[in-house]
Amino acid sequence: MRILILNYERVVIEALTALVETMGNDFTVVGGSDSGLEGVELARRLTPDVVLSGMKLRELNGVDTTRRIMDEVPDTKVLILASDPKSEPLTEALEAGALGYITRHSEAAELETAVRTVYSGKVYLCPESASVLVETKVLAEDSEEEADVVFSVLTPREREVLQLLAEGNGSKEVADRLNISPKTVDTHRSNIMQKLETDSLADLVKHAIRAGLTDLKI
Amino acid sequence: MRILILNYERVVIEALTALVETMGNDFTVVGGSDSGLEGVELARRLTPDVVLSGMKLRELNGVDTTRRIMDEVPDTKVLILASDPKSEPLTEALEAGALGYITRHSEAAELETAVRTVYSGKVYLCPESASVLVETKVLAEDSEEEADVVFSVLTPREREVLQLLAEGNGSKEVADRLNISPKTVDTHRSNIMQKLETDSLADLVKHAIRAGLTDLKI
DNA sequence: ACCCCATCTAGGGAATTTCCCTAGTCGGTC
DNA sequence: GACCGACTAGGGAAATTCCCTAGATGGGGT
Repeated sequence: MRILILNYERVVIEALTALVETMGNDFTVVGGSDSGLEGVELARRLTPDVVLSGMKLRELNGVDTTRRIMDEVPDTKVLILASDPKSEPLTEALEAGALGYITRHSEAAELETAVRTVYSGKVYLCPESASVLVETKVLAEDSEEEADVVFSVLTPREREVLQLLAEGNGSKEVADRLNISPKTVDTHRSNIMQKLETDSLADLVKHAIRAGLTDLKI
Repeated sequence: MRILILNYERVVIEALTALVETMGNDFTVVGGSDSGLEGVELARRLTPDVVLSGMKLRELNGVDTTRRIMDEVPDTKVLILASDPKSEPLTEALEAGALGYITRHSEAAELETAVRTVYSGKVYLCPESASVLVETKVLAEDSEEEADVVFSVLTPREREVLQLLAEGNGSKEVADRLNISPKTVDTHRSNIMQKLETDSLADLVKHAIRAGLTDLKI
């Protein structure tokens, strides 16, 4: 079973690699990255069986990375390793095509179970996230959840642009990274600002942080 | 005893006003604001006996607001009402001239004690912040605390500019607010970026948030 | 007293970015 | 086929940022 590991923190990538490889010799880690964009690229090149991905990644968040991977390498199974199922967009991850969702607080044994489960094409949710799902979806037909406008009103592409801007890139750099024209990035920025009802980059950064697209590390 | 209340949240201002006025009829709340800059102005105009201020305020943080007030109306006693003494710059507040420091979790009785103590010109620290002070200053001659570069390498003026920028203002708006030229704001921005070793507004916003100059509300 | 240096101030002018408007292409959907 | 949302991008004006220079002020050290 060939595994690709995506995580915001490089140390965690190494830790998970070590952990996965102690789980048995039918497990091989074929690669790792802290960038979502690079993750998509690696998934395409390496065609891993399972992608073990965090929700927060550089350049492209976990949800949209999942969406992209499912788009380009549909046979891949994505298992999300989130830090906090309550605050992070569980539903969006599942809609994007993730098969499993566990939290960082799970034990190694549970990780192995989860990986094997999604490898066989079945859904795996840790107890914690399962109950969150029940609460938000089954029980809450009224409270209507806004789940952060970033994931409801912005398009995937707009989120990519927002994240790259919030990571400190200018229009030109974002354009280079996404292989589009700087003018297009401008248009996206305008549209994002309009949708989020703001007119300052500072507020965009705040939105991005709240949505988990980036964090306070610099 | 005439009291001025400064707090980021308007509701809290009202709550504190009500609370203070139940403490006895020798207490009068003479004003309130959620802005540090306005707070300084009010302190000058109203010359309150005690300023009860939060650490996080709009436009100018609690530490620098205290510094300004001590500068312009030295007889005023400033009592800081912080939310978390561990993460917030207690030492800086005391250096800036605050006489007291208590946390939001204190009881009404303690607030009254604190206000009366600082009114008489004596220092009041709640038990919690006192122990933080001991730990960081008395016991920690080695660990040297970095207390966020924002408070160690930036000048007060630079922090003002940083905060206003992080609140979504452009150079012109910052300049208007501070009554200086937009060009001066530019210079400050450059200097701040150099000191914080960054070249993007996004990173400035993150620094500002970490230092508690602004938060994720928009 | 005197000098030094940090701080705050600000302009000129080039370079870059943002803003506003328009518009083509594509892939679904009704 | 018509329509719409998403993504793309250009032109051109407006605004902002960047780099460099520089004066005023005031505290601190010798």
